[in-house]
Formats: sequence, C-alpha cells, structure tokens
Amino acid sequence: MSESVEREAELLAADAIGDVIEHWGFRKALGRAWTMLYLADDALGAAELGERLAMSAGAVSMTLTELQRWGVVRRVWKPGERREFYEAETDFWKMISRVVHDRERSLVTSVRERLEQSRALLRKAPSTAANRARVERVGRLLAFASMAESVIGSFLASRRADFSEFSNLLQLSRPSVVGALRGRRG
Amino acid sequence: MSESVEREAELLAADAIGDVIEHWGFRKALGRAWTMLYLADDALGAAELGERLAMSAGAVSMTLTELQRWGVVRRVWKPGERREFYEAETDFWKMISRVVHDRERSLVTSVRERLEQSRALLRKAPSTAANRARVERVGRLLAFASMAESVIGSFLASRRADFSEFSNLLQLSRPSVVGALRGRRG
DNA sequence: ATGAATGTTCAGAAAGTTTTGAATGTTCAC
DNA sequence: GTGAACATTCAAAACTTTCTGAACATTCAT
Repeated sequence: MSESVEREAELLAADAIGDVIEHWGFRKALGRAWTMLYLADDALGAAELGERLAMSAGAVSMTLTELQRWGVVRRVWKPGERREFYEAETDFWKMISRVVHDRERSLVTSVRERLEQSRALLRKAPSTAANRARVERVGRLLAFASMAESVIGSFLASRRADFSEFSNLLQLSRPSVVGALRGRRG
Repeated sequence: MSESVEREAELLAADAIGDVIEHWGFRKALGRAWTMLYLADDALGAAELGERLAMSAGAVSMTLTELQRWGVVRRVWKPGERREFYEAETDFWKMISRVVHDRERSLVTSVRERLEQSRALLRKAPSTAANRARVERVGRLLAFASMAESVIGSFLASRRADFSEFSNLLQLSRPSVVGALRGRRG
C-alpha cells in the first residue's frame, strides 16, 4: 500500500470539491470524478477511476458521460491501448463559463418570462391600491432578474475566471435598475 | 372568484421564484412562501398563506420557521388579533448578504481546509514528479477557493445588492492568485 | 467468426428529501 | 380552569434522486 497516501490525499480533495459541486446543484459524483482526473498523474481509464472513487462501473459511465456533456472532461486515445482514457479540462474559465452559460442563463430567462406573465395578469386586474403595489413588486423582482441576466452576460463576455473585470460590466446595470433594487416596502 | 386573477398572478411569480431558490439549493417552498408574502397586500397569517400556496399547516409552519431563521421573513403582531402574521423582508441586499454570509462562506472555508489537508499529505509523500504535480494542482484549487473567499468577503463588505462596487473589492484578488487560475495542464 | 476487454444502459434498490396530518403545545378570553 | 384558536412537532408517506449490477453492445486481436 505505498500509493495509499496519494490516494488518500486525492480522495480528500475530491470529496471537498464534490461538496462544492453538490452545493451548486450538481451531483457530488461529478465533482469527485473531475477532481480525481484533475489530480491524476495521467489520463485514467473508467475502471481505474471507479476503483479510486469506489463507484460502480455504471455510475462511472454515467458520470463521465455527463462531464463530457458539460465539456469539463475529455476522452483521449492512447496509441496501442484498447480502452479509452479520460482527462480533466484544466482551464477553470472554460469550465465555469460553460456551466454558467448553459445553466444559469436559461433559468434566469425562463424566470423573467414567467414574472412578466404575472405582471401582465396583474395589470389587467382591477387597479386597486393593492394591485398597483403588486405590479410594482413584481417589477422589482423583474428588475433583479434583468440585472442578474446582464451581470451573467457581461461576465461571460469578460472571458476571464478571475472576476477582475467585473467593474466594466457592471456599468451595464443602469442606475434605474440599480435604484429599484434598494426598495423597501412600498 | 373575483380575487382569482390576483391569486393566479401571485402563484405564477411564487413558482418562478421558487424555482430560482430551488436552483440555489434551498427548498422550493421557501421561495414560494417568501414571494407570496412579498406580493401580499398585507402581512398574512399562516393559515392564509397555506391556503394561497396549497400547503399543509405543517409545511407552512416549518417553512416560516426556516425563513425566519434566514432572516428573510418577519413575524408581526397585529393589535387586537390573536394569531401571528408574517411579512417578507423586502430589502434584497439584506437577504442576499445574509444568505451568502451563512451559506457560501462557511462552505468555502471548510473546503479550503480540506484542500490544505490534502496538500499537506502530498507534501509528506515521496517527491516524485507526479506528486509534485499533484501538489501544484491542489494549490490551484486552493488559489481558486481563496479567491472565492475574498470575492465573497469583499462582496459582503461592499454592502450593496447591485454589484456596482465589485470593482474595488476585486483589487483584493492579487495578481499571483489571478495568474494561477489561468493555468493549463502542467 | 470468436471471445476477451471494455463501455453503456436501464430497471429496480437504496438513499435522501419534502410533505402530510394527527397529536401535542401554547395562548388567551371568558 | 376551560375551551377555542392557532402554531409546532414529528413519524410515516410520498416523492425524488442517485446508485447498483446484470444484461447488452461494441471493439479489437486472433
């Protein structure tokens, strides 16, 4: 068991990143597998990855498929080797931007649409004081969704994982929007 | 059923925000309840909230307790009324900063600690090329966690929900850290 | 073609999460 | 003190997600 210190350290890191990934709404297995590949000496085969993470062959297969779908793990062919090997994408920006693009953006958009529907409904309702207040509050939620959308869009446009360019992009959140978000009960 | 347009619009918004909240790892019911209170004409009693959201009394009670624990819903007493009423916190910044503080920060810290443990283990292992590479990669994960910690800390220090001050705080992510994050396979 | 090595799929098992509703607790008017 | 009006708790049910493992598919060397 001379390799066991390496394995133990890798597992420790893999589980930590697994928790982060789970916290962000993905399966813990995705984070564990990515990290194990990231820390591996070289690209690993599915069986070896499964052994290191104590996952069944089925789980490994599904996990690798999903990681490839997210573009954060690549399949590599080794000359002379029959089986396939997998290696982790190591460019954090590539990974984060891709996930943000696919996941956050579409949700924010769908939410905005539903809030707009809600507001339209309220605008057709009798214009009581209560309903005018409702329209305004749905409007604040909408302003927040719009801001989130624009922050995400600008973040993606900034093409960096280090966040240092957030300054520029936040120019895009116009004062009107920004103001609306500070509201207290009307 | 003259109120039903209002109820329908509220439910539409509540479900949309419920999805956002679920996406961020909370129970959908929390988002639905907060939104329903936010859009309500006035503070609501538990029974009324349960009726509007079609939730059982038990679920309403647990949900309101949790929302209060997060500090995003307040209990209010109405003079002359026996039961308790609940109203939504309307200051988005207050809500977001509180949640970020309690939730994200502690996770990032615990993850950083585990990664440090992993690195310490690897440093004690035989100094092969593979192990030196492992130490370096765990180091990159750590740099990322540190940056996330500092971004979150600065975000909280900025005391605004509109993100416009992100510029200043990102000075805190020193170039060394920023550089390490752009790495490709070593 | 055959079979050994490997990857993939999917039905069912296991695990985890959320909700329900009946029992219990609390408060207040009388 | 009693009972009506609520709120809270918690065990069990319902639901959801994830994992397992056996069956199936594919690939390649011979």
